[in-house]
Order: sequence, then C-alpha cells, then structure tokens
Amino acid sequence: MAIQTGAETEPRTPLSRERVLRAAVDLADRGGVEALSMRKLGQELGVDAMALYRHVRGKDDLLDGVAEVIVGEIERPAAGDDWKATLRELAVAARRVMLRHPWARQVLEERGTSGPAALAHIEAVLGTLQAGGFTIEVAHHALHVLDSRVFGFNQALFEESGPADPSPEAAAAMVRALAGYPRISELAQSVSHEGILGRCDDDVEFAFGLDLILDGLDRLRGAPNNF
Amino acid sequence: MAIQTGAETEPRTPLSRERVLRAAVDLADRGGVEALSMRKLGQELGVDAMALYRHVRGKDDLLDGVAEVIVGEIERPAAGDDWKATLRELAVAARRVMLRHPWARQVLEERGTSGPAALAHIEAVLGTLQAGGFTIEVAHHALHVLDSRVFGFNQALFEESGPADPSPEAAAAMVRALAGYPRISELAQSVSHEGILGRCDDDVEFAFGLDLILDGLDRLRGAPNNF
DNA sequence: CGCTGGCGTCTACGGTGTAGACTACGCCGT
DNA sequence: ACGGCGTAGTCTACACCGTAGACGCCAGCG
Repeated sequence: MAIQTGAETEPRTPLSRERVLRAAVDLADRGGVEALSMRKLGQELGVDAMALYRHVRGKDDLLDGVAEVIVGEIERPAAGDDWKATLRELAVAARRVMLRHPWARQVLEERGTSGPAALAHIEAVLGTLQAGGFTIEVAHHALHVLDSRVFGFNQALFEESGPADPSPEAAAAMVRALAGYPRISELAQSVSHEGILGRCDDDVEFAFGLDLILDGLDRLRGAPNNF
Repeated sequence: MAIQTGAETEPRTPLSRERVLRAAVDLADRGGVEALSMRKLGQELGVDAMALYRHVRGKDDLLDGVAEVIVGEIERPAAGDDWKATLRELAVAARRVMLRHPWARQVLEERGTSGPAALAHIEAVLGTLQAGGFTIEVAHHALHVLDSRVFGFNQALFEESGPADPSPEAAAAMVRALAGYPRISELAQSVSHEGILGRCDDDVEFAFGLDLILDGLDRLRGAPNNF
C-alpha cells in the first residue's frame, strides 16, 4: 500500500507507444478500421483519449505505426535457392497477414508505410529476384506487380516518388535512410538515373502486369486443366 | 413573373438523384473522398444537407450511386475478333476512369457495386473471354485476376458470394436480377453447382493470379529486353 | 522545501451523419 | 373556391469524431 492513490487495485502499467499500437491493432481486428477511434482506443486502455497523444502524434501517426506493425508481421522465409518458391512463400506470408487483418489493406494504402519493416520486406523481394538472376529493370517491374497482387493497390509500399528534382540534401537524406538496404539503394539509384526506366512510369508498370496476365492467360487457353 | 416566390433570380432547378450524384462525383474529384460530406454537398448544390435525403437514402446510398456512376464511365470497346486486344482495351479504359477519379478505388472497394453498370462490365469481360475460346472455369479465374489488376482489390466487383445456402426465393431473385446477362448467369450457375470450382475459393483465385505472374516473370528472365 | 517535467484528465470547438418536426408550395377532388 | 395532401427543402438536435489548450497529480531532484 505504498503507492496507491485511492481504491486502485492495480498500479495501472503505464502507456507506451508499443502498447497503444498493439491495442489499436487489436481493436481494429475486432471492429474494423472504422471502430478504431481515439476515444474507443483510450477506453480500451482504461485511459482518457487525450492521454494517447503523449505517445502518438495524432491519428495519422497512430495509423502509420499500425501499418508498420502490420508489415512487420509478415514472416520472411529462409532464402532458398529456388527464387520462385521463395517469392511465392513471401507472397503467401504477406497474404496471410492481410487475411488476418482484413482492414489493413486500406490503412496501408492511404498511408505510405516507408518504415523499416516495409523496407526490409522490399529488400527481401529484391534480393530474391536478384539471386534468381533478374536484371534490375525486370526486378523493379516484378516488385511492382507482386506487391500489387499481394496488397491490392498499385502504388507500391515504398516509393512515394518524391519531387521530380530532389534537392541535394533530400537526396542525401534518402541515401542515409536507405543504408542497410543495398538492393533498394541500387534500385533507387538506377531509377533516379532515369536512363533506363524513366522515373518509374505508372502506366508502364500497369501495362507490364497486364501483359504478364494476358500472356499467361493465352498460354492457358490451349491446356485448360493443368494449373 | 408568373412563378416567383421572392427576390429569386432563377427558379432553382429542382434536385434529382442524378444531379446529386453528379455533384458528388464532382466534389470528390476536387477534394478527394474525405471532402465528400453531406453538408458540403448540400452547400455545393445551394441546398440544406437534409434536402439530399429526399433523393438519396443516406450516405451509403450516395456512395453506391457514385460507384455506379464511376463504373458506368468505363467505355466498352467494340467487340473485335482479337480477344487479347479487346481485353486490353477494356482494362485500359477502366484504368483511365480510375486515374480520372483517384478516390474511386476506395469507394468501389468498400461498397460492393453490383449495379447494372458493374454487371454490364463483367458481362463484357466474360463475353470476350468466351469468344476467345476460354472454358468457363478459366474465364472465371481470368475475370478475377483482371479485375484485381485494374481495380486493385481482390474481391471482384460483383460476387459478394452471398449466404452459403441460398434460399429458393433468394436464388430466384438472383436469377431474375441476372436476366440479360447470359455469361454471368452461366457463371453463377456453374459456381453454385460447385462441382468444378468449389464456391469460388479466394485462396485459389489468389494463387491463380500469383502463379500467372511468377510464370510470366520466369519467362522474362531469359529474354529481358523484349517487353 | 519548492521546482520541474512527465503523464493523464477535462473542457471545448468545429466537423461528421442523420432522425424528426416544421414550413412552403403545387396539385387535385369536391 | 377551398380544404386536404404529397412533395421538397429547412431547422434543430443528438451522438460521435479528432484534437488544441489548460489543468491536476505525482516522482525526482536541487
């Protein structure tokens, strides 16, 4: 009875950003993203809504954190020597997460999610592609079309494609943020050189995936039963 | 000066559902979907927010109507004899609409859109596939993967996959709603017979598209420059 | 002892969707 | 002509949302 302000039974473990984010994911899991309000989340944690603002800059920041948690749940398979099997496992693992949190797609889409978890995921995809012998250009397209298939939106997880003319300090910050992600760095450099790819044209990415699908269907037309 | 209630300069053309929906699309085009509120929409039309409720059951109904308008904007190419080119044109036309209304993807995803415009679009896709010689099973998969590529979400436009055991009258209503859409009817029948496809398993659809992509990438690995 | 800084609370403001009562007006049968 | 009626738009009110700003409480420290 040393610490005790009143009839409190438990000293109420203090909030933390992580606790807030975990409770937010839990709340969204039960009631969908529209049930995730600051007030309900505070109630869930036995706390006033405004208390959350000590640990989270606001609802936007909360959603950013939640997105990072979700992407962090994607388990990465051990890098095997079969690139196709590895990519498939990666995609299926990501899909498992999206099925577990059906509301997450929307959150991931409307907030960019360029946190370390997203970068690590992209790095894994690019690494697998590179180990499989793909050129950087094809790997870039493949990253887009795979992420689009898995997450359901076309603008990839990272790659908000900042201003057209990056200032030197912005470019330096970019390089610093990408330390530890060699494939992404290489890709970013290759894209910003813009010799080969022309700044990641959305139309080109769309057509790439579309033609992949149409050509695949074409091959299935003759042999309909072996897929 | 026959009709004139006061200092009115114009007799204020009366609202209508169509006028409300068009204004809603316009408002969302300018400010995104979060700018589309009943109050702002009323203001846009020079009218109290509650007036909209005479023409629209509520915000849900408004969004349903907006979704229908958007899908209706997709132009259908003349049915040529090249199924692949026709499908490509269809996909590109749909994408044009989605680029014109960047907020529409979200609306289409969260509301099902099983209106006549969506049905007509699906019918066109299925018709093209059937004319191209696809079996109904492959056409079904193809519909899923194409719509997923175009609209960005995996659950297709139509096909909310109602209750597992449709009551007779519900099934009859379904048949009646699908009159005029022979390919969709055929597909629905084939699916509900559930001999071949097993009730449109989401996992199967996902794997279908994923393998299409992976196999396509595999072929691109050797010849990287001709896409 | 007083101060300070972190953490949680309280109040308040402007925004949202919408239920329900109310008003203004054209039409129609008598 | 007139009373009723349906239709269209308005007004008020309620519950909910995100969050700015002031306040209370308490541990730690000088």
